[in-house]
Amino acid sequence: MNIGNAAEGSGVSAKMIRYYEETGLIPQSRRSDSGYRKYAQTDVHTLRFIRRARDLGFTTERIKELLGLWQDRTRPSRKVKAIALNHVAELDADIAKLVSLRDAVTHLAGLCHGDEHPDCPILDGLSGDTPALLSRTVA
Amino acid sequence: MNIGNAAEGSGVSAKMIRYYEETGLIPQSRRSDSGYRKYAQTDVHTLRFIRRARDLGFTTERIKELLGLWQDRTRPSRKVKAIALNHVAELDADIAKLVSLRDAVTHLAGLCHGDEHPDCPILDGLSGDTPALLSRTVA
DNA sequence: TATAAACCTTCCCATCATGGCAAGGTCAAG
DNA sequence: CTTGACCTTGCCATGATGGGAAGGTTTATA
Repeated sequence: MNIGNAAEGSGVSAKMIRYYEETGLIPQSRRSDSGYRKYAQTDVHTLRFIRRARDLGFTTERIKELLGLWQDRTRPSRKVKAIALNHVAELDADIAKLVSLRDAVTHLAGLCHGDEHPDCPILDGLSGDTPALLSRTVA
Repeated sequence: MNIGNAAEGSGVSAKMIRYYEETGLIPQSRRSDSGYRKYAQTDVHTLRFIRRARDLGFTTERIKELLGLWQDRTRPSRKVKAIALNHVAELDADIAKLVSLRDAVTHLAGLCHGDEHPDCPILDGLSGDTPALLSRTVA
């Protein structure tokens, strides 16, 4: 099948399929006489795997590892689990950072009357006249 | 003062100061006879404001609004608070998405023995043989 | 004063994953 | 044989940031 069908069947755009090929995430595909990329059902399967992993927020680098492990039928599941747990740790770190930001902004917003008067602790906090406002809440 | 001192005093790199100028977040600075950008203390103040807002995760677009409100001494604090709360809502949405991803990956990892055997529900989940594994957990 | 160090300028490139567009070749159906 | 759908490569753009090069300026020092 051509790239369009592979894209449709996998949920990965044709553009991204070419990109994955270019960057080595997937091997170069066979070509027809006229130069069209040709895909088999297993390729679509692989692409779907990649898309799912991306949907779960795995980085390209990690997906490369996962693909290798997926295709190695003898690897210990321990290795796969390690990558997954590592990913969880990264997500947790990202979450913690966002939570800290949200709390800081929420804190500032809570100090602001939000009425018709111009006085605003939010802007004061940002402008640095009261630096403690931020340093306490944001790492 | 030159751009280097403004950078040091504000915590914004010289590179980014030029970028902010180029993209209109800050006005074009005055120049010395030889073409060097010249900054006053108020400019450093503004840059610090920008850096703090960025540290809190505000987008450039929002920072532009906040700067405008900061410089308008008569604006109602209501407007500033609205932007801040909007930002909080966006952060909450981002957090929710990451949490959902983390939970999905955690769920998959929990199904995997993580031992020396090759069987691995994580890879099975990604490969799509058991699509329900993901569709349930990830929006 | 001459020279070197430190600083400034603009411009280009790279990131990461993705989309868009354009010019041109190919294929299948009418 | 024409038309339309599809494919190819290649370039540009995103957003915020850093790196580096080539070349001009300022300052400090020998």
